[in-house]
Amino acid sequence: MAVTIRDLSKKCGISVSAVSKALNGYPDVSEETRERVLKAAAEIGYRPNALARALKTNKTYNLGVILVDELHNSLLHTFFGVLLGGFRREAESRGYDITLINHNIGNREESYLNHCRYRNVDGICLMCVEFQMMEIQELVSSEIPSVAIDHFFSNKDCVLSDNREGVRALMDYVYSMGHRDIAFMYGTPSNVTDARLSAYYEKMREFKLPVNPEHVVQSHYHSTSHAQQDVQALLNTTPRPTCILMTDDYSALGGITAINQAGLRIPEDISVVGYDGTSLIQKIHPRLTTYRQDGDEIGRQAAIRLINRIENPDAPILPPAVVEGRMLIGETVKNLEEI
Amino acid sequence: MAVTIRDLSKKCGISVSAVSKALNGYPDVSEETRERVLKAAAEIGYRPNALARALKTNKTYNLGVILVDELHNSLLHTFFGVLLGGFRREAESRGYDITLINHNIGNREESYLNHCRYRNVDGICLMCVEFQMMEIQELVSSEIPSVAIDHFFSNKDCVLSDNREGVRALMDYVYSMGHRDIAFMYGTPSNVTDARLSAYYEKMREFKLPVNPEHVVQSHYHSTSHAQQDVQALLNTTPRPTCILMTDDYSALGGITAINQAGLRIPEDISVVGYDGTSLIQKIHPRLTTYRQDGDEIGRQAAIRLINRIENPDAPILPPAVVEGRMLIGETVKNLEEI
DNA sequence: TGTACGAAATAAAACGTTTTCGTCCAAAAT
DNA sequence: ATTTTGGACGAAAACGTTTTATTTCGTACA
Repeated sequence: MAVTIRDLSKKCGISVSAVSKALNGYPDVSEETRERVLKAAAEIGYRPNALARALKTNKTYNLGVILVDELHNSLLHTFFGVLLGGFRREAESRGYDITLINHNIGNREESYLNHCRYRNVDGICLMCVEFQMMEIQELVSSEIPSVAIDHFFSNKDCVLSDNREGVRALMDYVYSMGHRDIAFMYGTPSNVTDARLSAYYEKMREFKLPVNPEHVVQSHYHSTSHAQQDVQALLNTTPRPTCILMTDDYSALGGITAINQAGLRIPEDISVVGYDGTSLIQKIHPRLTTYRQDGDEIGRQAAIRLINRIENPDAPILPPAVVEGRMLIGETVKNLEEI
Repeated sequence: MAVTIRDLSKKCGISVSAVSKALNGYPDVSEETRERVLKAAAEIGYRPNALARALKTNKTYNLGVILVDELHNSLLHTFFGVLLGGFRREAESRGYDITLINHNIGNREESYLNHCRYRNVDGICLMCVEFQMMEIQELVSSEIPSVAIDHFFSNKDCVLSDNREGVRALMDYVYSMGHRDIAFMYGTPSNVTDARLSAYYEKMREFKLPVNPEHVVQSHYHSTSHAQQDVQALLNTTPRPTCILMTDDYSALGGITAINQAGLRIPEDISVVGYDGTSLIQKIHPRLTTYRQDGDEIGRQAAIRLINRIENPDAPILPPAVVEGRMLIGETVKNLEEI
């Protein structure tokens, strides 16, 4: 059996409570005994039992992370891996561990909320979820502190990628390269999608360009196959767009495939732009022009916000943290203004 | 405050112990009261407290996963995302949750083992670690059940990708395409590396081909930049190999870059082969010829083994589970035998 | 009629902590 | 000399369960 605080108290010849206080830095214990306890603890290899401690203090130092999508494994997309990495690093440095939350307990189907309550997590990060789901709404409006990534709540902590700015930057660039017929593909409806789509429309208006409804098409995030299909359709419209903004880098690969299959070259015949800027994409040829979201920083900010909320629940809710990204100029956009 | 078993006992007018037994399917409680308890539990929304339960039973239904690499975020490589996905799905279906384990507790640096003890995980999956580290050795030889992925232990549960067979299959294919000067790049020393490297040598001998020492080079896993450098060097050897087997798909991208920079075409001038077959790689052009490891199944098998070990600790240790992969024939290997 | 038995329920200890409150005692203050 | 103070420590309750041992009670059996 593991060595308990009682063993330690015996070894030191003082009461259990004194030991506990010594270990936890309480003031009402002499410096001398504190040192004695610490030394003895190291000697016999005492480790506090997190379970017992949590039971008593109502604090587990455990953070739940919810990560789902249709495929039930969002980690296939490196972007979420990066997100989780940043979140985790920050959380760990603050003494929190991470538990992956799903919706069953034992083998019974259960809500995320119930699962979180069951596991007594101190807080939850909604990293990749469909925010319109009832289950998620229930979770968000529960008593458990939570932070949302890439979804705006007016009364909740959240951190957003600067989607509007990302699309603006891409549009500016593409426009500056002489493109005027710019197609836009957007993902399933969400906050993110809304922000990006409206930024597209704004920019088109700013540039005084007409929007061809056929060139604004709904597709899917992170699906090469859907993207491939949708780009195929797009290529058959007349006039054909000179440039396509894809929902993300992953989808862009599908688009590129469709374009190649149609016998067109990138960027000579048609230009392509991605979104996300995950590292892998930067290694392929032709290097994709895209907007790099700083997933690591987003994850980190989420952890900071969540832990702050946990540690002082009554702090005023700050406006969403907006994490900037940056343009990555690759080789997939042709300069139409070249002589 | 959450509703406890005591509230439930009051509501039903029976003792706490009777309620506990009713809930946990003990035989010495009448069917009638059991139903009454269950109904009341649903009514007042009773959820057992996992902490209290675990404290008493010494079982947390929590599995630790260790995932590290030099970059401190192995999730950047989708392969590990896939692994984790498979592991997680199986674990969850059996009632276990997953906690990510690192090596600090609070903000003190600690060993993995101590962290696992502190969190009272029921078992550990070593998913991505350097097995020669003292810390890992300590963990593996501790009292906590564990399973290793892609590392062979004679006296421990482990699941292996069929690395030997993977390299064999690739070699057979490449040989059948007429390649005779086949370079091999291998990653940092490990079980996996050993298996692959020896399979390479075996095949070379089987084919009665001389091994050019300059063409067998140590590189790194999952590092495009290292791969790029190392391939650069490889291209300067004379004679130049006609085909290069890379450590993994990710590295292959680095290799491809180096080759392109050298002004060579793939596969016309030189052929390239990867390893892993993660989905993303399949979407790029030219489609990489590679060996697909079934990461999802590997993860799943790991969970199965681990949980079996946890649930009956004295079961004999089975030989390693070896998970087969399959060839993915792409467009990066030229057929030298074409007329 | 007395005993034995089994089913159903309960009491209580335990798991390993934290924390409130109380006690003790020496030193300082009156 | 008495009271006050405060520093150092201890006793014990509590957190929400599980589980062992015990009690209760009705029924079957000798």
